[in-house]
Amino acid sequence: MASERQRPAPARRIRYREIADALRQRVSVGEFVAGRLLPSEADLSAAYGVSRVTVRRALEVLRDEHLLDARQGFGWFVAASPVRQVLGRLGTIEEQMEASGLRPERRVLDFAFVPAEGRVAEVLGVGSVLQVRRVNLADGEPFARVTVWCPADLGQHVSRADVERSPFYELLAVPLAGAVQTIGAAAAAPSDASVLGIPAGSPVLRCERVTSDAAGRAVLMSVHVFPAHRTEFVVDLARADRSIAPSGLRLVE
Amino acid sequence: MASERQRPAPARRIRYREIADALRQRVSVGEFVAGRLLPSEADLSAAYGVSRVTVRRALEVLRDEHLLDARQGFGWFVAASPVRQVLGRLGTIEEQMEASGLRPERRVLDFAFVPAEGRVAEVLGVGSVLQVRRVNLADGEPFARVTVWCPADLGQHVSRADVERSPFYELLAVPLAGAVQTIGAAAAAPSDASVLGIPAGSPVLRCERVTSDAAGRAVLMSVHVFPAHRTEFVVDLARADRSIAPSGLRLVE
DNA sequence: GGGTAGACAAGTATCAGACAAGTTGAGGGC
DNA sequence: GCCCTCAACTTGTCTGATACTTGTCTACCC
Repeated sequence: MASERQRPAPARRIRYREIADALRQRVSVGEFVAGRLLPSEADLSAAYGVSRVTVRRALEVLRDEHLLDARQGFGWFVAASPVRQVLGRLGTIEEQMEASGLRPERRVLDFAFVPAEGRVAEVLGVGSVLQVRRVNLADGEPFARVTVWCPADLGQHVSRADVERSPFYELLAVPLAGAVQTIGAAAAAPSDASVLGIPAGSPVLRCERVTSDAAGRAVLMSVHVFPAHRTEFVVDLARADRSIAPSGLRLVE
Repeated sequence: MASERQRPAPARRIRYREIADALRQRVSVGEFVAGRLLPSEADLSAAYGVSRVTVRRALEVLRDEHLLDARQGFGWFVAASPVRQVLGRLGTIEEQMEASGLRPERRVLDFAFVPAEGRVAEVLGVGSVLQVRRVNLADGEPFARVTVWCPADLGQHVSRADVERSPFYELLAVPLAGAVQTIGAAAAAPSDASVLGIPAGSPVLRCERVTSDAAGRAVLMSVHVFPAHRTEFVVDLARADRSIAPSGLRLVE
């Protein structure tokens, strides 16, 4: 083995992406809130020390994410509730898949108004719910089984076709305000196993998410089941800014 | 017929394959993570001391494996596997536990310098490592089995008592710069099962973390195994103040 | 086939401008 | 009060120009 001293060869940085990240964070932290204008492109370009073109590209990235929007002559502003964006970024794998050129597909297995039971009743606090069971596919292969529940009154205007087309949280006529997601492991139930094409009892990742509206009422509950052999969550602690992740990995200077 | 089969021959070093291996490792270690750009072909060829053509062939090998992808004029990047969700940031388990008022305790099962094998060798890139096997307890009950590896030279000044007392990353005399953590599910291996007091084969959460120093060298690798029935990760997307940060491990009754 | 060296095309990231077009608000005239 | 005009903003959309990136060659050596 020679002294193959490997240079760190740092990953390349792209300015407009960095700025998009920075702006995204400022939105998520609440510095920019819905209804108020962001600084003008000129101000931002001065603040970040880049040209207006670059700032503009960063803003357009966020517009594509439906996080920001703009009106000519008026300015840039936060488009929707920021949380919804966080959910979008964190929750819908579909976006990541599309970005990487895979063809995401949702197939609805089951769409029905049913009496709420057990944990669903407990979480949503209602007697009747819309229950949708789905399987998500990537290039035709199933990789997640999803079950979604929402209170029957909120699900009144949601159609089966809607569910097949869009993420569920886009369909509710209620502003969403927050969510708690838990990631756990479990053994595959027979019903999940057959849908996912894995042996019953084999390990699966099980993610439960409870989404609430501004008043704190839980309006959406979902359970995602992923086959363990194909799935993992990746947490990148690479450039943990102390500012927002004080409880993350401790950085020793 | 010149039965020329698989010459054990002095195994001629094929440069582009070596480089492909090296790059593959850097990806698997998490130095290159989905969504970020690799160094340019020019930088890589300089770093490895080969021509651009050779680097390119290495990269193309990895593209054929669907590990990397590239866009003309843009660069090379890690192809986002559809089932690898990239979360935001997540904290360390110990800190989350202490924050929630549980009394953490570490019991060292095994403390030894051993030859690196398999993935550990691949990630840390050394032949000899300090391997520490631990069980973590919360209020006296085992809830995680942890195995930590670090290069032998770095572990020289670490004692068994140190390991029992402190998180490992506090003990290294090297400034740490970041980490990549993956969360997956698996079936409990017999050894893990007996330590955790669960049946072999029952589902467990399996977290692997690779921590790097400022130069990007992997200096710490650890695997945490949690029994699924007691453990889940909680990602709180609750709005406002604390943004993405508050997250962690929760013990379920 | 593996490897080096070089050249060129085509796409991307950035910059510095310029101009069109929409929005706003202040001021003037009624 | 109301209405109109206009200047001062804003975003939207162009131009070039420079530097850098990948994609694809060709020529040559071992």
